[in-house]
Amino acid sequence: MLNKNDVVPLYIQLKRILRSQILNGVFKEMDMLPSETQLMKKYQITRTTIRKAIAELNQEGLVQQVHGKGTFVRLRETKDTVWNFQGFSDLARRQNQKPITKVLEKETYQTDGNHFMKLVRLRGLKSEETTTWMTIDTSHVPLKIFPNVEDNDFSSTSLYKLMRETYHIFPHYANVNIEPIISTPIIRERFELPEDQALLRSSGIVLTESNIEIERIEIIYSPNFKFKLSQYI
Amino acid sequence: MLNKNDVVPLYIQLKRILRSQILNGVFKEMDMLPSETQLMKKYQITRTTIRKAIAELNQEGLVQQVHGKGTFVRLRETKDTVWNFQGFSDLARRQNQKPITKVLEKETYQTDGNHFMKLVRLRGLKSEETTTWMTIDTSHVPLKIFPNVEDNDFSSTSLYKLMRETYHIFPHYANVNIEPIISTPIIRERFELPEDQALLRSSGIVLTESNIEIERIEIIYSPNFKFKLSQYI
DNA sequence: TAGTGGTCTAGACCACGGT
DNA sequence: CCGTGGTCTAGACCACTAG
Repeated sequence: MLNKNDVVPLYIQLKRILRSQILNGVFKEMDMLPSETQLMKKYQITRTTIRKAIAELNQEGLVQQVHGKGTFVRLRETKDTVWNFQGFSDLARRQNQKPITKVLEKETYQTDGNHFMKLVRLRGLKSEETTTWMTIDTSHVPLKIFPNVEDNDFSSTSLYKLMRETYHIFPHYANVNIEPIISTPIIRERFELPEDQALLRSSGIVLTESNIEIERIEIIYSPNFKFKLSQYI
Repeated sequence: MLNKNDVVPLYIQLKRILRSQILNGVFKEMDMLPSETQLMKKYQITRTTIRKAIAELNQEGLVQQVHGKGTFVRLRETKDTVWNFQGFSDLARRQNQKPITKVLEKETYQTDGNHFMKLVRLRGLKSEETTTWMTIDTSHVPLKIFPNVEDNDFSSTSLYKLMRETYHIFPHYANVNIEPIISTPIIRERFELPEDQALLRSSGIVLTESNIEIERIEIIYSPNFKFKLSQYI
């Protein structure tokens, strides 16, 4: 339910509720969300506020509004529109494939008096008998914000899930640079590439809703990753 | 002024007015737009409608709303956040550099009974004595929608400006795939690259606000291009 | 304190989709 | 026809910024 006295605006509270219901499967792919009228009654707020929440979910690509019909979950659309920092596990689940993670490095270090965990993971999708490697992720997370995070087994635990559920910190926004690179021997070996080829690398930071920096990240994408991008002109 | 009987919603009419005023320099970089209250009086519409227009300009990256201060033009921010289909000339102007275009190919052809113009351009920025090549653009535009477009001299005329001003058709949305490639001898020669290296290539379609396909495009980006991307998680 | 944008209410009328 | 989302009005109160 919503708290009208909370400092968090109602439409953001509602957005979080709906988003988590979608990600947790309360509403599934292609399901219709409750209509705006129904949500008005349920949460006792006006349609304007409802529509603001839904408009942002739409913008984030989680739902699709269709005039005259309703508002529908669309996990499908996002599945190949992936500069995905959505969390790899979420992504995999949407494709009905099992995420698989190999931890290549995990260590803590100190710089300028601040402690960090460095985590390098090889990530892929497993379906039946083939494993497709997709990315090599390198994360740096501040221990000040996530104390003892290094004690987790990241081959079975999602970093973003941990952030949300254990630390109640919500990754919200990513700001990254994109560049093409040519694979190195190490990358070739990890991705099992037959020959050197061009790949994409992104690097940047992940922020919370209040612009707190919670992660520095580098992702190298395998050629198995397909990128789609839509942009307003 | 706005036409309340037009089928085009008021907030879209207003958005177009403000956008063209920004692009045409009526409001310059860092200028403050008229406040929402002033716009209410000027256009005789309610603040909700104003805010919807401005919110979309914000989303498109053209303005920045600052609580307690005002709404400001921010051409600067977008200047390196470029998967820019914004039109190369617009982009160059924002960087206070001169766009320079070399037409490499221009021809019309027919396929499935439809006529198209194919246009290949090498594009760059000229500042003082150096020219920096940025992209190789290949465009396919339907002559059915843009009759006689092939008669233009594209070394001095912007394609998008032509679409807008001569044909009154507004590019609005781009849907593209991104992939890394390794340069070919032809590309190396055109970009004057000392050696083969990884580059980015995007290809896709450009649509109007009513989802009419007006262009198929391929862009190869030189290493001089820097990409920044922001995304909600 | 005055002016700005941010949130929210309580309505209204419309256009679209399916029955 | 009814239910859906799309647009718009006319207010209200709040939080932030700056003089």
